[in-house]
Order: sequence, then structure tokens, then C-alpha cells
Amino acid sequence: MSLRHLILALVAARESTGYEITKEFDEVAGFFWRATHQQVYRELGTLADAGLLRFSEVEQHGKPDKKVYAITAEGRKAFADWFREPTDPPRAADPLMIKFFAAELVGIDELRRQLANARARREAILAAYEAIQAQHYSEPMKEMPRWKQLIFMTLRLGMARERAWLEWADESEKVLRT
Amino acid sequence: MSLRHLILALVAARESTGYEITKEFDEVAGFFWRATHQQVYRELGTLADAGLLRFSEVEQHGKPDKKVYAITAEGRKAFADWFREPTDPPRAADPLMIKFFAAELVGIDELRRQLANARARREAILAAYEAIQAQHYSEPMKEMPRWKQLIFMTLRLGMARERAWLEWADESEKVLRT
DNA sequence: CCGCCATATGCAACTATGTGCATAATGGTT
DNA sequence: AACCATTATGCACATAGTTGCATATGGCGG
Repeated sequence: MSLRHLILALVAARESTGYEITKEFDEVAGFFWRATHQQVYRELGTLADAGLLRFSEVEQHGKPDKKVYAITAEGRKAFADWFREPTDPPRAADPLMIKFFAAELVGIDELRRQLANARARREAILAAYEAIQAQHYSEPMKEMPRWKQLIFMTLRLGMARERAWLEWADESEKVLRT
Repeated sequence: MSLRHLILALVAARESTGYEITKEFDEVAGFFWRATHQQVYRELGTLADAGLLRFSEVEQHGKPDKKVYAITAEGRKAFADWFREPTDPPRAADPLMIKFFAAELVGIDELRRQLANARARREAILAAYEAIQAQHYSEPMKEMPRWKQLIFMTLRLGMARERAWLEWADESEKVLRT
């Protein structure tokens, strides 16, 4: 599992509570990774049990108490070990492909509608990425600190992916018009 | 779940046994979808229990007996209903992005190695897709029957995806060299 | 004749992820 | 006073997917 390692990395970068990590996921959601607060709290618990994280309970006034998690030496080692292992390219299973595969059962018109719908969603995603770029990554890459370049490259992958998909959709629409 | 619907579509296209469907998955594996034989047999059972498929046991000589599954009217309807629902674009979570995100914890050199490794795998995948195209889809698309066009488009998406990734990798390698 | 391969099906256990619900403090809104 | 939003954490259950093991027939090569 990789969520485990992403949380490890987030906590390594900055000591955090489950709530804060969940918010980070919500903000970066889509162009990188997704996780619900349940998943986050559960993983934090598992990681703490395994000794890869430790936490201290912090009392607050005006807000409920919280648990601040920090990475341990063991956690750092586990992360580095995982990092050095080669990563399998993720399988990209798109249910829309099932619709292509089986379109003749239901009708090409309906497939066209499904494709148009998927296109609209993808266009919205790309627009959101472009807005993030315009807002946060408008300076030339050479001027960014290394950490920012790296995160920007993850956004660039998201954009490249959506653009490639949209070009494919153009081609598909052309074929379906015939 | 979508595997359910893919199996429904496969059985609708041609009455099949679990074994045959598993082989279809192995052959199409990667450019479309993946499933183990366990998953396939389990889904077939579930679908039959739900009345979306029915099966007849066929005795064979020289080979173990088999169950041949066919789609029911209910199954056809369930598939069509699913088809008409809009599909969420799948979240594309790539663990390599975690490595970009957290590279400074482990070192940029190691990230470069990981990127080179991922590139090699992606290049192999693209080469495999291109081989499939050369072998099975070498004629102009206009000359293909509709069903073949549609399946070819799923392969084209796989190729578009890998090419986009490789272009992104070029860009990333350039940035990491600085 | 022994082991391997292809055909054929399946259970059990585990991991991963998603959905729904529950709780609790405080401050602001209607 | 009732309700909602924000901060903060978590259990229980359901669904999806993976891994390991089990079983059975029969042909083929060594």
C-alpha cells in the first residue's frame, strides 16, 4: 500500500494531526491522491502501532483535544526502504473502456453521450489544474526551489494525462461520427 | 464495481466459462483491465445468484467438467442501466508521485533512478501495445467493423496514456538534471 | 512412471478502500 | 433557543481486490 507511505512522507515533512492531513488530501485531491478522514485516522493508528509514527496528545481550549503525530527513526527507515523499491506502474482501469468494449449491446448513440459526459468532466479537471498552475506555479521553473519543482511536476503529470485523454476523445468522436 | 459489468459484457458477447473469461483478461491485461481467476469465478457466482447470469454444467471427456455461463434478460437490463449512468473518471494514483513529493527525504539521485526504472517499464508497455497494433490493427480504421474500431480505440487510449507519460518523463528528467 | 502443463473450479484469509454513523466542544447565525 | 459550521477523532460494516492453497482430469515429454 502507498497511502501508508504518503502519510509517512507528509508527517515527515511536518508534524501533523489527522485532521490537518485530511485537509491536505482534500486540497491536493485529484491531481495526486485521495483519502477520506477515516482512511487517514486508521493509517495513523496502524503506523503508530507499528512504531513508524509516535504521537502526543495536545489539550486545546476552544477546540477538542488533538493528537500530533511525528515520524520516528524507524518510520524514516521504512519510508526510505520503500522509496528504493521499484514501483509498478499503476493499472489504469477506466470503466468508460468497458462501455467502448460493449457499446453495440446498448447503442452507439448512448456511447457518444457517455463520451461527451466524460469529456466534460475531464475538461473541468484540466481547467482546475490550469487554475492551480496559474495561481501557484506561474514563475519559471528555474526560479522555484527544488521541493516546489517536484510538486509542480506531479501537477504537470496530471495535466499531461488529461490533455492526452482529451486528444484521444477527439479521435474517438471522429470515429464515432462515421 | 465495474468488473461485474465487464464480465456481464463478455458473457453477453459470447457464452463463456470462468476459465475462458480469465484467459481473455490475461490476454487483454494491461491495456484494458486485469482480474485473477479468483475474482472471475467469484463474480460469476454472485451474478448467477443475482439472476443476471445463468449457467449449465457441461460434461467433458479428457477434461474436467465446466460451467458455461450465459446472460439473462435481467442481466442485459442491468448492464444497459449501468451503461446509461455517467462514469466517474477514475482517480489515477501513481505511487511514483509520492516519490516526487518526498524525494528530498531520500535524495534526488534515488528519485532519478526510480524515474528511469519507471520509464523503462512504461516503454516496454508502449512497445507491447504497438506490437498488438501492428499484429491485429494494421488496416485503416475505416475498413474495420464497428466492434473492432471500438476495441481498437481502447488500445489507442492505452498508447496515448503511455506516450503522454513518457513525454512528461522527458520533462521531469530535464528538470532533475539541473 | 514421474513430473509438468493445460484445463477447470473454488475456499479461506487478508489487505485496502469506501460508506454511514457517532461523539464532542465552541462560536456564530437565524 | 435551535441550528449549523468548524475542529477533532473514531467504530462498524460493506465492498473490492490479492494471495495462498486445494482439487481433479488427462496428455506429453523425458
